[in-house]
Amino acid sequence: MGDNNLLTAGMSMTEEQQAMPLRDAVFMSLRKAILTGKIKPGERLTEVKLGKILGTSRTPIREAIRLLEQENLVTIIPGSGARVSRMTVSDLQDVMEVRSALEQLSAGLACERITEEEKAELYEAYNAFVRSTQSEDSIMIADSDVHFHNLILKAAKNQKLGKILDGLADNIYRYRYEFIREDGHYEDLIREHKELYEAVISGNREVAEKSARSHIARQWSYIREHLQEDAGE
Amino acid sequence: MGDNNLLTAGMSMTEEQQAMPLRDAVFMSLRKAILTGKIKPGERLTEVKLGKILGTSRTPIREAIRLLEQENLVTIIPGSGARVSRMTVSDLQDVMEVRSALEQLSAGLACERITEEEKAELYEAYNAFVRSTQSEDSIMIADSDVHFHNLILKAAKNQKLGKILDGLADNIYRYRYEFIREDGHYEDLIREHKELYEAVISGNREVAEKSARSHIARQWSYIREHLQEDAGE
DNA sequence: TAATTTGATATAGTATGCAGTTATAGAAAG
DNA sequence: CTTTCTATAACTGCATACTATATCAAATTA
Repeated sequence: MGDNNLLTAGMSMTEEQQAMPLRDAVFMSLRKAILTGKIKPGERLTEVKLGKILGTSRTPIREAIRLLEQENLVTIIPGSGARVSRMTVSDLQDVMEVRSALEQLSAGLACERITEEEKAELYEAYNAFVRSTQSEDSIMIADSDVHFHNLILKAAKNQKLGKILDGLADNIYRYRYEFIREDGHYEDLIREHKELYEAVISGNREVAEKSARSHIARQWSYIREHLQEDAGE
Repeated sequence: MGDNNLLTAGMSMTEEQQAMPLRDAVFMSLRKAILTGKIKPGERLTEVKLGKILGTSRTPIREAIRLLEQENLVTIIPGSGARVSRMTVSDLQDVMEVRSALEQLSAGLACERITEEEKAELYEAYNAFVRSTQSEDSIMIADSDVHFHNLILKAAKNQKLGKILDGLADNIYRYRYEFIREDGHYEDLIREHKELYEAVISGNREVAEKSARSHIARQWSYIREHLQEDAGE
């Protein structure tokens, strides 16, 4: 079969698709392909084609595409097909404004709800972050940053908030490494994390929220800077 | 046909289903049925049954149910079917916390982005709200309150924010009339609206956010009060 | 030549069939 | 009378078949 080349070259079902509904496996597979840029913005998602690539019928593909639309990763034009969403700067601005508000909420709630156990975890994550900045590997830095914030989100103990923030994160996934300064001056980042960490540990809601806000603001300014360079696409 | 009795008695396709994909019509229809309590929490949604009632095949029903799941109106158990979600107090608390943060954002952004035209609209809406409180009809009061807040949301000019807040509103739809005091003392509500209106008009972001916050807090305390009475369901 | 119509093709929308799984009711055993 | 097992009915998951619609290109007309 000629399908396997595309399958191995591009997307594939995730390893552990046992006992998982096909639609979910397809969803995760497509989501990953979009987030990693394997399927590019503006590209069309045709049901039969994807079905051939992933080895399923149209039905699970359809359902997966509907879910992707909910996360704003694809845009469906009724009657015509689905395309990978093309985010405008204005769209991104919308997302970042909401993220800012919700990351503040996350930090604020965490202040009041974090357990001793979680404090220990957060301490670990904070140190891991500081270590990663020394490596100057922006992938590692970004990942440890995300981990740190996810722990705070977990400590906030608000499932709805978690779901929404996860969805928003997808929207800026492509830019996740770009808010790391290339020149290796991470003082601001470290300071913010330190501030945030200490505020959450000590329950200082006001400071925690302020740190979260400036953290997002910094991210956004870096992303926006990068968008200037692209200037089109 | 025996289907029409159920159709007219319970749910039905919305009037303007012309040129709209069936799945969307079904989605809106089911959504309405759930929000208005025509289908009750815990009740099972079977594809063939709904298909018979609404006069479609299973496919559009399936897709509509998937969308409803995204809005947390139904819960899908893989392999077994879909049921109307049963919200716990904790779930509601999560929703209200997020709503509070986002209504604040909405009010804050509106301060900076409202146009003269929108100011006039908002003025109208504010007056309509005050008038409605004199009527002591809690349905009318709640509706004019929602309208007032929707105008602010529109003035905030953030589509993402609008979408998310709409989704959250569905989660508390059942309780939308319950935050209106029964005893006819609406001073607090009117004062909050006046404060919020004037803050948005004059661009006083801090006051606007504070008003929005206390408005949601009031809503939540009334809803929670009411939940005590039910004490079970 | 430009615009408009028309027809062919591709693709989404919808319906239905089949297989496997889950829920249910009834019988048998305790 | 209760519990457990089993047979059956009902339902979802996935696939496929059919239908409606959109898109694009060629042809026809102004």
